[in-house]
Amino acid sequence: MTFTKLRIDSKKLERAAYVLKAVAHPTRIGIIDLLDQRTELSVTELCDLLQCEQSLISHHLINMRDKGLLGTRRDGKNIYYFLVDKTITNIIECINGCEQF
Amino acid sequence: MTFTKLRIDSKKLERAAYVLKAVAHPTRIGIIDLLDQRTELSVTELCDLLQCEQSLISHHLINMRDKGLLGTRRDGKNIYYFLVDKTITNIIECINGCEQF
DNA sequence: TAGTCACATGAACACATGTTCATATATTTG
DNA sequence: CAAATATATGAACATGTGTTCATGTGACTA
Repeated sequence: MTFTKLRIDSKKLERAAYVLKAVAHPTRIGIIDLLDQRTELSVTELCDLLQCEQSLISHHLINMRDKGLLGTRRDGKNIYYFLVDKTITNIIECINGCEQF
Repeated sequence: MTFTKLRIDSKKLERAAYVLKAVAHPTRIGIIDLLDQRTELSVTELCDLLQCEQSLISHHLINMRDKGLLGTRRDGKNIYYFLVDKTITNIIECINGCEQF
């Protein structure tokens, strides 16, 4: 008989769920997909590309930044957002890779 | 100059977010981790392993089943849950793989 | 058939989340 | 300095989510 036990401690469970929640939204996945292609993009660029209101995008961006997914850089009037860790993109590839979805 | 465009259509964005939401919870990640080790487990076994109330686990399981992540099989009084697509586990590995988290 | 075990269900609640709108702040430009 | 541009903020609201509790249902057992 084989023993089965949770291999992930509760801290890691919480953390993983926290990160996944930050990703689990159509607009936010779109942001990640775009930032995966272009190292950095301004808020206006993201608004245009995603056809989305400035305020809404801003809320999403700040949300992702606060959770450690995105970083920012100011250049004049613009603020450029970028992926802190590009490997986050793998998550999206994983899902698109699952045949059933 | 390079063109940047959303590479994922909105249907896929919605779908990806939908699946990620189904995973993005500590208890549900725990369920996936356990089912990755043991092809199938009953509700009671999951309750014991996760130290969680039966009703709560049941809600989570049905939620994941309804979203296509889990399948069920009845054997006498027990109902056994299993992962429909084991590759979903990669998502969790992805996160634990990201250095920053 | 009555009792027990295993699981599902549904109401109710607190709490989190997504969105919109109006407005504030920072930076550049004229 | 005034106006314009780019972005952030915060209130308000609707909606979604996680949890608990009480109870229902199906299957085995004595």
